[in-house]
Amino acid sequence: MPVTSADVARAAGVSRATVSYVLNDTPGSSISTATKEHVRATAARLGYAPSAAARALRRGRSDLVVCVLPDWPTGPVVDTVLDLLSDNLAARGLFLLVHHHRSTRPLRELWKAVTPRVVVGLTHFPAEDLRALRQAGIEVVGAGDVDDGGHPGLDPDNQRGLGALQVEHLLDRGHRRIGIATTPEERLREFASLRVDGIRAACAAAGVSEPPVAVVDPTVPATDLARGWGDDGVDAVACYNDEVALAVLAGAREARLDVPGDLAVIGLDDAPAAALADPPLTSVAQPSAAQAHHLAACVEAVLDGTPQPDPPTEPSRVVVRAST
Amino acid sequence: MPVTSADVARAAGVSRATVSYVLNDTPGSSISTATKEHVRATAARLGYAPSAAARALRRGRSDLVVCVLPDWPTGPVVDTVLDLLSDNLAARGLFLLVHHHRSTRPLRELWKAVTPRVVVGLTHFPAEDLRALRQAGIEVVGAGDVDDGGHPGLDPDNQRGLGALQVEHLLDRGHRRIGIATTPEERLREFASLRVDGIRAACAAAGVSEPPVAVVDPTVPATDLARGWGDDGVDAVACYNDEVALAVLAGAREARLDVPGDLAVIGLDDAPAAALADPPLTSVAQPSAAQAHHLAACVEAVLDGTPQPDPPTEPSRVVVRAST
DNA sequence: CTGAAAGCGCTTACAG
DNA sequence: CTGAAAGCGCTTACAG
Repeated sequence: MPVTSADVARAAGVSRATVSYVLNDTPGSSISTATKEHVRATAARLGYAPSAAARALRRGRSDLVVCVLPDWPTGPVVDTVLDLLSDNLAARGLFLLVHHHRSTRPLRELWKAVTPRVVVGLTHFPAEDLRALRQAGIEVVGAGDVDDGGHPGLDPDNQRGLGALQVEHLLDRGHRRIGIATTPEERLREFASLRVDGIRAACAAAGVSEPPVAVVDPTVPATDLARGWGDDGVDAVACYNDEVALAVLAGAREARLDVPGDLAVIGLDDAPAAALADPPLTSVAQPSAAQAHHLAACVEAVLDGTPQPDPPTEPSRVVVRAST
Repeated sequence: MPVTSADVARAAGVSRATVSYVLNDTPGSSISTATKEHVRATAARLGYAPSAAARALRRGRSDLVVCVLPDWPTGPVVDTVLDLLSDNLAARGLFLLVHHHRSTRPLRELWKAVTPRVVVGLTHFPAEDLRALRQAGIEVVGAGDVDDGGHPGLDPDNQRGLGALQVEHLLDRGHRRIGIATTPEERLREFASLRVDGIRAACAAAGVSEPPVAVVDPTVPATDLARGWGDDGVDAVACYNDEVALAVLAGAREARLDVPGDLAVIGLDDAPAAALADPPLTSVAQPSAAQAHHLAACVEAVLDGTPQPDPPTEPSRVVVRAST
């Protein structure tokens, strides 16, 4: 049976109010040091832990911020965001809890189990859920469309732009026959198809031939594929991300293709492994630090009731290395 | 002002009890379909969201499981564990929330903000905290010493064994002058020093010379270091993890050292990138799937009140590739 | 089939 | 300086 504050009060021979005052260090209440000591000692002896539910109910708000992440595997960018956010919130006495949302269960169920002060969404919420949350007094940050303060990482235009950036660089380098290496990861399909769209559109705009799309397993060298590209005259590959690019690089190596001579390769994410690849991998870097700061600033603004800050304008950029 | 169930009841012209029965689909209560419809519609119209705090307080338990992760960067192993756990819990109507714990704030504060049904710890908790949690009726899994159901990943002997495994393989390959490449990451210091200990002990036991320790920044090629090892006659390097090993590999490449001819390199984690490296990286794989299943089973056992299952016996093993 | 009432554990004005 | 009391929003036995 859990110990309640009433148990502590009884054991210490004081009232529940006193227990509450002491344990919360309520300012303004002048309770003798001896009593404070005694109450604290009693609480510790009984192993008293306050009921978070009762606290939250009584105070009308919780000290929790829940961040909802999508089902798909997240990388270093998201980690950066969470770290920063967590530190910011800690300074205000709030705790960050992360939920990896699987779409099999409606998010609505989650709010029956926890009522956070703010919800940070790194995934789209159904409009109905958004409305219900805000109705319930829970602030939502980053989960809507971009024009509703949504996270730029979710913006379709932004995703397409990433692919376009890859093509732009390859065209600069003189390549005219571009291939696409996408991910087999089902959960990334939406992103993947947006990026592919961006690549195709950029190719069409430049008047180069429609790029063939290949699915690359990022755990094994894409040797056959690399050979195939060589045979088809494809001399440059735009990859969904750096993991896929690494597999293409390994495949080219096994197929004895020269990179970038026979096949240029460009990744996306600028992961640490990109700089260490053989040859070092050209990649597209997103302004993740700026995005992290912006999200943290959005949460701060919501907590303070001040207007939402403008999104960062820093663009994504190509980090040129030896693979192109 | 948040909408309460009383508001819904008033608007729908029924009692709060009826609202509760309808919205929770309480079995056994036979309420007319028309009434049900009406209540649901009213709740939706008002944007009603139940108070998680009140629910939890009244029912005496929450539907939350909190997993506390350490401050240090976690890799694919932990991701696997969380995915599996999340699915298991969802099947029981529970939600998994993850907290990346920064040691700057005592964990005790967290339990004031949320009272989960079970706490899963992937980091050590102070004994006092453990006691308080259990006292408060919160089950704790995996956060204690190994003999108290702690996670094997935290076991010092296990960590030392990982280093020993690396040495064993390098000795097998005929190397007698072994170097150590460790991580600069401050938060991994505890693990790093355990693994270094394991490597040293194994070298001493085999009668080979004490291995020199170098700190390797995993974001840039460790070129100078690779040259230095060559000069010192070190012909094999045991690395803290695959990230570090990739930097060593890149350094050897820049220094024009042949791997494994001039320098053999062994990593740890068997990350996807290991198989794609040039040359493919020999690494140590931990039985992460087995560990994930075990942790999930421990949580299940706690929820069911059945005895804790035996830990998996599957050992870590060396995955041999071309770098050694 | 529906309503009035108790009570979960806490905090906090208020009276002493 | 301390205690009695109200009330946060919900669920659930119980009476009608």
